Amino acid sequence: MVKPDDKEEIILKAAMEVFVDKGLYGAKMQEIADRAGINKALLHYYYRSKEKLYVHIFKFIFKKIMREVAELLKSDLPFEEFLKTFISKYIDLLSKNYRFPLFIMRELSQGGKIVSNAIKEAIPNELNEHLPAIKLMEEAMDKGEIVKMDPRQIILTVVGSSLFYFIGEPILRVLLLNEESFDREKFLEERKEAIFNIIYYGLAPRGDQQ
Amino acid sequence: MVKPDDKEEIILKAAMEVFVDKGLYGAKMQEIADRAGINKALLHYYYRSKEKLYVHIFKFIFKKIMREVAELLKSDLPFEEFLKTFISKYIDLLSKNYRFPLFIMRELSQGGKIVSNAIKEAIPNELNEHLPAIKLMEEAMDKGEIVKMDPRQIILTVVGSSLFYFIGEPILRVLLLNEESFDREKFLEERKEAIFNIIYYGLAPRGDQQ
DNA sequence: CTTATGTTTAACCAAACGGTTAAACTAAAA
DNA sequence: TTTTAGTTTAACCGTTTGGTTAAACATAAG
Repeated sequence: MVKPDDKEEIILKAAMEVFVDKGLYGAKMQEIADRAGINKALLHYYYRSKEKLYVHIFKFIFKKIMREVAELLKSDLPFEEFLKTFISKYIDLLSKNYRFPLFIMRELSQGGKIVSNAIKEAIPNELNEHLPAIKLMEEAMDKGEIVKMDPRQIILTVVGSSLFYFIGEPILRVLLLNEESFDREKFLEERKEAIFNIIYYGLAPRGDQQ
Repeated sequence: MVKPDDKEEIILKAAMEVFVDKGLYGAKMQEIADRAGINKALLHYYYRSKEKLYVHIFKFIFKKIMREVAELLKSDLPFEEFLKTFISKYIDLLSKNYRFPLFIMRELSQGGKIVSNAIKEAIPNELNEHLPAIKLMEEAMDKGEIVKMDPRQIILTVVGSSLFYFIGEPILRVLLLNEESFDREKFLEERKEAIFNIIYYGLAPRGDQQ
């Protein structure tokens, strides 16, 4: 009956920070409790075990990202406009949640047994059955707007190009972007434009091939 | 004076497998010892602490990858050929060491404090001073072979497109490549061709812009 | 053979960890 | 006021973990 603050949400936020930062094994219940400003036992009152708390947070993050990506894929625009807006919004989405991709991939790289059903739950049916983006691409190919190609190759190129900056940022800052006055936001805007230009015109029909 | 097998190498191999799989915190010294077929104390005889062993292996992997990438960047070929061979050899390299990228990025995402000097050591000077690939691109731009663009944008697109398959493989298998008879090698060969085509022709000069 | 040095092991230790317990506290309901 | 149920805590527990120790073993040098 007592609910001074919404402790549950405070715990969730603290746990998310720690888990995203350090993964399941690196995260310590004590650190989560400290960051939430509560006692360790209260953690077990709300979420019975570390694993349950972790799965809870993984589901939350994974579903959130999947839901937002699925939203980006719903589009009535012609292919050129769709591609441009998708890249832009996808990079914005990643920029806001730049730690999530690596968190998800770290878990999946370990086999993802703990969260396997979380994954199946979170993938919206539309995404599974027939990606709307794939249909758009096939139409553009039929119309001769873009060259014929396995749509999955296009998706991998778009997503990989957009995602890589955020996954590799720490090392890129040393290797490529090592200026003192590096302007992240400006660079990301340039990045959007570059990805669109390279990929869209890279898909344009050419004389020597279909 | 006794060296029945090269235990040191056996240990290194076992430790690498466990660390790459589970990260610093997920890896247990006992598991490494078991996998190497030795006692746990012997681990501390060779590598005094878990952290030292981990740093050792991180350096080894990071240097190996950096050295091989730097090798791929040394080229006298014209830009078109260079791009084609780089993509092909880079994907081959990743395919052989498909667990390394995520291992490196997991560490870096945690701040990489433990390995920060390892990183500085491992980055060859050539890579730091003036990437040979950047020079090649600037020449191709001057010759009008490709459109004028920040070379870093091209690098991010090439590397991101090539790398993404290996980082995202577990989730891609569910989302995109969920056929029973998925032929990984064949797909990767198609991937090489697609990346080259999209990027090279995406960089081709166009009527409406420089 | 003896010594010296490198190699290998079982047994042990302190600290950290995830998790439990039982009791105290709070405030709305009866 | 008493009851009831949710909330919060300090103290505790068993296990796991990284790391140590001391002794046994192997082999080349003196």
